[in-house]
Amino acid sequence: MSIRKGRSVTISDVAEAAGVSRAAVSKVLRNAYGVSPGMRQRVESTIEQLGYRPSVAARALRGSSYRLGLEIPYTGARFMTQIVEGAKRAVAGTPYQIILAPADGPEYDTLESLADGLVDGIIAISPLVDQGWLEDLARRVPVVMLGRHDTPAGYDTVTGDDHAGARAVMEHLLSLGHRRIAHLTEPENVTAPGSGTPHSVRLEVYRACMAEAGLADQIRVARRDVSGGDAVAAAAALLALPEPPTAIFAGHDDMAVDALAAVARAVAVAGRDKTVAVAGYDNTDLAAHPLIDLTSVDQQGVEMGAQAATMLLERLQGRSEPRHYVAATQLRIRSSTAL
Amino acid sequence: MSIRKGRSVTISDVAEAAGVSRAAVSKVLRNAYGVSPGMRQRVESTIEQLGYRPSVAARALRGSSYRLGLEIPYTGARFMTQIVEGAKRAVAGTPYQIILAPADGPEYDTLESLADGLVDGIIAISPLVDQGWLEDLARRVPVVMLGRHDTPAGYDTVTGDDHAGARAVMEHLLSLGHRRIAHLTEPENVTAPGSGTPHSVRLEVYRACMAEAGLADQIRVARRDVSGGDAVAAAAALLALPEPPTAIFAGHDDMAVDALAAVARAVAVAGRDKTVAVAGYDNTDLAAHPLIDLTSVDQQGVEMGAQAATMLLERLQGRSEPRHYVAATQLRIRSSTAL
DNA sequence: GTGAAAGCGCTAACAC
DNA sequence: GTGTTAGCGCTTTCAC
Repeated sequence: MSIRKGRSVTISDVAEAAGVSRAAVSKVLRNAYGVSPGMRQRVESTIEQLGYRPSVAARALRGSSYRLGLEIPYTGARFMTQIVEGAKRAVAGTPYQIILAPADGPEYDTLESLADGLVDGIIAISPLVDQGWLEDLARRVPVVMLGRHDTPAGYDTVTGDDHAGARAVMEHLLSLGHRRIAHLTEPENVTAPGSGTPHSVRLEVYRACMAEAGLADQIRVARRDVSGGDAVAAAAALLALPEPPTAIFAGHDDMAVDALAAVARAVAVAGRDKTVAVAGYDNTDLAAHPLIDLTSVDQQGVEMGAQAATMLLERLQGRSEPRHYVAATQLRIRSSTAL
Repeated sequence: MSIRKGRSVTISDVAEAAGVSRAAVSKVLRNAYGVSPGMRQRVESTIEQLGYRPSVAARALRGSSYRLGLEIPYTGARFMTQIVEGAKRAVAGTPYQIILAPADGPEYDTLESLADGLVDGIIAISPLVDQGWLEDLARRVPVVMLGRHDTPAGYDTVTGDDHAGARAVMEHLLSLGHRRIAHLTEPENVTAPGSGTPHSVRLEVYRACMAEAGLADQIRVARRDVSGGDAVAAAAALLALPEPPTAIFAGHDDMAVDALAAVARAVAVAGRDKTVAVAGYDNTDLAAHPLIDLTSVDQQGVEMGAQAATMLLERLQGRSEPRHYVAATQLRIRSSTAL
């Protein structure tokens, strides 16, 4: 299965053409110390002339690939756009590039395959992997985890303030007079109590707020299908309850948008009034759309992505003490929760 | 499954532990010819035991990285989700993996950086790069281009049938009695006549259909901001014309959704009836949402992504004659164009 | 069927 | 300041 890639120009070609050693070219490439301006000049113009581009594979084998891997569990999740945007912004102007690795199955596999020498560092959104396993991984390659409320020693974390964000949603809904408030969330494997995933925290806060408000008996939790499908059916099931909720707090905007779909369908079919409030999380682009107009929690996804990339760059510079960044949240109230 | 601390285990470690040569391990790894069952067995269990994972960089340097690069111009575009999904599906079960490279600026850079030995092949969505340049690139590494209506010799192409798709939209709108039909499209650099980009074709078809219907004087083309922002302002400008269009044909669903936003805002502000029909292209998930319910052209994005990946795999198997795949389109009529 | 050995393109010590 | 050299981990003839 060997592919003949057209032979490209190597560092030796450049060295020969410029009449210097390969090491000299390498130094120019990396802005390393010990190159005279004259030689730098000569080498650079030779590089330009020959159209030389360093082989990432060869560099990676010896030093760094100048690639940062960003693992994304689900390509379609709108929140990812913010993260990617932030990460791209943070590496702009550095020699590093972001590559995205869509998780095609168990996230362990994706992360390992990233760690197989392809990238210099990893940003990942993997609530499902074990902390110990991650600490091991982090010994091999710098790691920044997004959305994990653990406090590991070996890697950095970037999270939103899920406690505050979820509480803001609940207080908003309660202050509106809602009592039958349901929570629409991810499958159970992502919300195990104490697991420290964002969705487990949001769920816990939901439960706590309901209990505090004396509404423990009104707690209703619906979950989207494990298969990664949409949450419309789960939301529809809520609406079909004998005493349907008057408000749905969805774990993120994508599910909230699905909930709005379920509500709209119920309205169309049953002719019921659109009395169900819906709130989401992440404040994705779509939330501001006038036809959606979704109340949502802004947790500064772009900033989170940028922080994650910046922290990874810091680790590549040598930092080894862990850092844990928590992004502030702000509730954006829109008409989806209007009275 | 276990990751060892510190320096990772290499092929030599495996060879030593299994009491064979490195070459033997390599052969087992690649299912190459000339390994006895006994030895294979022994090597495999050693690999398992040591948690050995081959270095992608080292493999890439000598042979293949088993990574396919998918360049995506804009992470937020909803159509991309379909492409990625299809590509992932096509490589499932092969030793290859998809990595995504978000274009952070000029697409030339992104493509070159992919070609720098990182991946064995490239799938790209880059209407803006020159065909000659691509042919050069394709000499170095197998390339499949999405959404280019050129017929190059050096690389494969996968497109939708933009002629048929755009015509279906226009015929639909015309049959509904619309005469003031506007087209909302990308900035001019993406729609240059004859450039063969999907959006240039859709625009040409729009113009042709209008002319054929005797509506040449009603042609109105609005473009979204070059900076990559949304198309709401462009759509709003259309609606603010003295004689606003009664229908907007948007170049893709993202812009159509923006158009719906502009319409909704106009309705809210001016109290006008919602009389503007909107049609999109790509039939993204959101189009089916009851609150959006957007008429759109299904061009089988998932299938396109899968085809592209499959064709790339074929090239990696040795095919060198170019293939050009055109996906059939189907108009999905929804209430956004209801009378 | 199996192993020794020569690189792939680059970086990093260490000479000069 | 510049060049020489020894690998990084792997694949791949080519002997045995």
